[in-house]
Amino acid sequence: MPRMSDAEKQKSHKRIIDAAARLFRTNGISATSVSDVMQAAGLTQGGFYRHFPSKEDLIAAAFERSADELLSKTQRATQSETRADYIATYLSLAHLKNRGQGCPFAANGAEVTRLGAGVRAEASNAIDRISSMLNGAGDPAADDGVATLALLVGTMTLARLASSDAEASRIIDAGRNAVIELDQGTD
Amino acid sequence: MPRMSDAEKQKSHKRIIDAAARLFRTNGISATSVSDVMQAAGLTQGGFYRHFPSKEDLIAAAFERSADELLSKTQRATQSETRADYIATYLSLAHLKNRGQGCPFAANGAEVTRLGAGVRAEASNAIDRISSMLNGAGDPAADDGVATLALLVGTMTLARLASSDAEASRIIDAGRNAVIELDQGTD
DNA sequence: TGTACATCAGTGAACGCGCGTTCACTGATGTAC
DNA sequence: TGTACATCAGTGAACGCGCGTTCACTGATGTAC
Repeated sequence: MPRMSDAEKQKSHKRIIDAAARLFRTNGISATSVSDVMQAAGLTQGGFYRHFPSKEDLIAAAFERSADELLSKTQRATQSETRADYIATYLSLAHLKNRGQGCPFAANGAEVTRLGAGVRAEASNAIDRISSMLNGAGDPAADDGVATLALLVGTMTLARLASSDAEASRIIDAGRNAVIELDQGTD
Repeated sequence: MPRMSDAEKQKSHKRIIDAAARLFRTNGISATSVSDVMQAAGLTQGGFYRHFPSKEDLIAAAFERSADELLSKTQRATQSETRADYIATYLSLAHLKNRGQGCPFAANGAEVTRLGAGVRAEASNAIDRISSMLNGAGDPAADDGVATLALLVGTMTLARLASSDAEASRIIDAGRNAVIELDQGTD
């Protein structure tokens, strides 16, 4: 049956990254094997190395994909009318449960911290872009976008550690109130 | 040479937990093997199972130990005079670099999220105790202790992703300003 | 208090297993003429 | 446009390796008398 056309290869490549971006966030990076990813992409493990030189390179590509998703969600929230919706969507039980499509910082932040410079640079860049978008609701001179992002990421991390939905909701609510409070301070 | 006395066993037990608490935070939980921990404790891997039925049980014990450390640091910050010191210590490059003795939520939060109910319950409990200690600097009725903790944890996570000390410092500063802003709001 | 013996903390080798990666192979695709 | 051939995407088995855990063993410790 092989070999596939160039167009098919591109599709496979995308499927591998998409599967990795989802599985890494759902189950963690080191708990997800190359074989897991390839199976989810509908391929066999042996073919992986026609696409990436190593698992580390896949991690970088998958994190970039996840960060790009978050970035485009954040971009829509740059206008103050949609900002509240963005915060409500990030700080929700739906996001808490749907790790696979969720924030890569909350899902893999700590793990990425220990990886090579390539992945770290990717993450660092994403932080810059996202936090500048989140900068002060009505005050673009303020530099509290990173703090808002930090509050979001920390809140989701703690809420996911809660042992019940009720407790998680309480943490999420406290986070939302704090975001509002920060926004008011910079207006 | 074996067997050791009961007193010696207790010392070994403590050394194992201490080594695990440090290594898990430094290198991550799944990246740290039982063998790594036992070696750091000055023992051989075979003896591990005289102390814990499985690695998962060690994880719970080590997380509890780490959380207890954070707890006692936080306890000293319940008076408003020492609160600023506490925040400054948490949000510092020293903490950023010294993962091994640092905050277990920032180091292992996301990873613990995916573990069994035992470890999760430990974490959930620690969140409750620490955030009630952090509750409103001068206003114990406010319930923003969790939000403050979330801001600390998120800030440290993002700062550790930064690709330079300068960038990390900028994130840390933004976090500190936001904590101050939250404190003022609840006064 | 002394003696005989069971217990068990710690050792180090071994277990099965899944990991990341490599490899020989297949045959449709891409390309040179 | 058609033909001959090199390329290489994907397969599936295999590689060495380190993992969590088990095990037979040792001999000092704890205990029963």
